[in-house]
Amino acid sequence: MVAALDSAAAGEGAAVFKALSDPIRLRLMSIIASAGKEVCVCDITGYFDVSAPTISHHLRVLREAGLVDCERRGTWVYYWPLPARLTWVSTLLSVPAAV
Amino acid sequence: MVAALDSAAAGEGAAVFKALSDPIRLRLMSIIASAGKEVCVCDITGYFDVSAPTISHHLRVLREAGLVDCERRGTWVYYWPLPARLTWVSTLLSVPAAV
DNA sequence: AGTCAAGATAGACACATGTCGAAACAGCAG
DNA sequence: CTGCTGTTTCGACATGTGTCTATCTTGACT
Repeated sequence: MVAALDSAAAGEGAAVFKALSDPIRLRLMSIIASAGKEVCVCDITGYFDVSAPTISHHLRVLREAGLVDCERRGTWVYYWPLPARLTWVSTLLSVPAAV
Repeated sequence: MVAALDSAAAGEGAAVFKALSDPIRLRLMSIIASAGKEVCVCDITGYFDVSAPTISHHLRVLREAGLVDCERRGTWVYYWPLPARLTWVSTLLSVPAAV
């Protein structure tokens, strides 16, 4: 946050923050990002008390925000993080040292 | 994002991200955080194409998220950032080096 | 082909959110 | 005290979001 954002950056940044603004999505993102490898949806579902379609919906939101990507291999679908997006949005939060 | 979040941290983090998930609020936060000093609401309003009550509403959301604080001095109200909250939420985004 | 399971999609519903205009409130100036 | 300006609060409205059930798609296995 070294300088005031222009509208375009604000819109894109807000979209990413919106993707992270739900507790379930934030936990999903945390699980996928901290795994250090791709994660199978079948291993994720058990952590949550919502239906499988709801998890699928949240994963889609994360994917459309550019935070994760996925691939189907056989019966299962695997998700992995896209760290560049995380680090980029993180720069929006950096506070100037003390100007 | 060094380890999977527990539900409580996810809820609190999601609340902060929700506060930042609107383009106007993200720009407001950027303006306040990058100013390096307190900012008068009267100087903010001109940057946006929405009504004053809407700006006031968004500032309230940022304040309730713990991202800014404010004080009235005479006629005008001044806002300043609370950087600790920003840095805390930023740690939720840190990706492990490559585990 | 037939069946089964994992996951995604579609449609529907209650609820939350962004926005506005109108009104209330707080200080300053006559 | 009366009015004027800056800011917040209040009600209302349209739109967006999270969740569900039901259905569809994809691939594996017999």
